[in-house]
Amino acid sequence: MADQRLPSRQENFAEWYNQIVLRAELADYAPVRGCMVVRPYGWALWENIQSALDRRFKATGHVNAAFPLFIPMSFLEREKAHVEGFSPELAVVTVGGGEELQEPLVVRPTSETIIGHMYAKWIKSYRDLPVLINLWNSVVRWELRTKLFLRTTEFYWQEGHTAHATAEEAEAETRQMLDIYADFAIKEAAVPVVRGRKSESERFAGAQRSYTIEAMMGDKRALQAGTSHNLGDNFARAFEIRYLDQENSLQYCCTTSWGLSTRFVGAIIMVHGDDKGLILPPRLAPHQIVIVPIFRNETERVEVEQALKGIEAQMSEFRCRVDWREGLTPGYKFNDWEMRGVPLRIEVGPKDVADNTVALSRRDEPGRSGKQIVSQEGLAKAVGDLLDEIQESLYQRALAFQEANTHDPKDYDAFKEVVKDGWAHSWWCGEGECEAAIKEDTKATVRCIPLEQPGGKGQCIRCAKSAEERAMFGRAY
RNA sequence: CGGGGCGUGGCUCAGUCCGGCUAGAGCGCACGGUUCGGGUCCGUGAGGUCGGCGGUUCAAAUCCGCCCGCCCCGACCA
Repeated sequence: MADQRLPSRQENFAEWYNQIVLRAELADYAPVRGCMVVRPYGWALWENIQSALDRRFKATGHVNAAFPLFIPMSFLEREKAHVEGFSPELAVVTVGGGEELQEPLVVRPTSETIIGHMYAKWIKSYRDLPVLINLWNSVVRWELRTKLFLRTTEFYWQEGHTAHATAEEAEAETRQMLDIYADFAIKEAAVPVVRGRKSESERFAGAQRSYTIEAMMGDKRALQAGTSHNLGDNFARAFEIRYLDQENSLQYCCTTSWGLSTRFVGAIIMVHGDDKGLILPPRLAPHQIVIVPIFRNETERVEVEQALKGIEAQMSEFRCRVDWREGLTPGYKFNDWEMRGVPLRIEVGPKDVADNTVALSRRDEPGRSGKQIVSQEGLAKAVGDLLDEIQESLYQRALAFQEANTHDPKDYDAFKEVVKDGWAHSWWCGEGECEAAIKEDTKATVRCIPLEQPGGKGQCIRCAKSAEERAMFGRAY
């Protein structure tokens, strides 16, 4: 039926995205402007993202803690660039318990300042370092234009905050966390990313250096999918985070912060989804497998149910559910679960009961070519292999897409064409003036200066001045 | 905040220009039956302060005024 179909990605990518989020029941609009409710299916996906990241954080020595939602306004004001960057988007509480507050409280837009305050209290000696804390929480930024998952007034994320003795250690931590994000994106989410440094204008408010992983969405726009900041001693000086070194002399710490948010859910949707709906990477999918039983009458139903006992037992190592919903045809269920992005479907009907088989349908390859009949014997192995194959193929497909749409334009005219519908990987002089002019001309921005550089020198794509680095340009979310 | 559009059952909308019986349809939902290997079909039913307030009128979803809210497009951003 026509109105059950999603708009195609081609005709209206933005609407396709909205519809998927709502219909797959990932999230819904909240009664508060710009806020969303993350529904159980969406939250299950986020929980899988959380555990994949949390594992990596713990493995590198980080520990979790909780910090308050409210931050004294004066804290924000202690780091100049920080307050300038965030003041336009702060939510501020001025009344508590019916009384005007002596000092307004800011609902945290991020926790660097209150972390700084506490670290100053806790860190006295080089023996206290490094401090490696991560927070799983939500933050509030009063955004003007919001979009489910990609930019909401309140969003869920993790923010890591570390303090180190030396600038070198802080830089190493910043880079390590960037690599962890990239590893997570590639291995778990099957999302190819470009690791790079942010330009000065896109740097985090108060950071010395910001790094990012940038991913290309299905409409060829770029999305900052995770960031890692080397804060240098900016916050250490603002909050007096100091320690005595081995020589008994007082030193400022160097701090870092790094974050990845529910925005990443949006990245997964926009990188992998197709015109039938979501496609979730097996390693993060809330349901890796859905089983659809097929029968025409009570006798067949009982037979299928019986066969499913053995099949389900084999599926115990996977996140698997059986769709016993009544009154819906198998065809309806196929479409429904495809829309929800379940990577693998198992169909079990009378023919399978008779032949001791099942039908396997992979989500990333719809139609007959993605469907195969296999024996119930050794099904777990077959399914496990297939899920691995889907995971890999999703990554390869997305990588090929990103590469096919990343160009090396010969001159500025070609550059302007290219960034209308893709990325340009071009020499850049590094001047903010040039960056602003490019944005003015094309709406494209410097997404990052990739860590992997070709070496040598070139000429800036716009001003032709000598350039030492190549940057990635594109239109961004 | 500037420009454009829209508020009518849960959703998408018709009706509004040109006021007039009990406010409609499709989808969804509930119940019964029928179907079931790619979005079944039939029947029955529940569900609406027509965004709000005020005005004009014998009579307002419809005309007038004010207000509220939402969406899209532009300046900030994980």
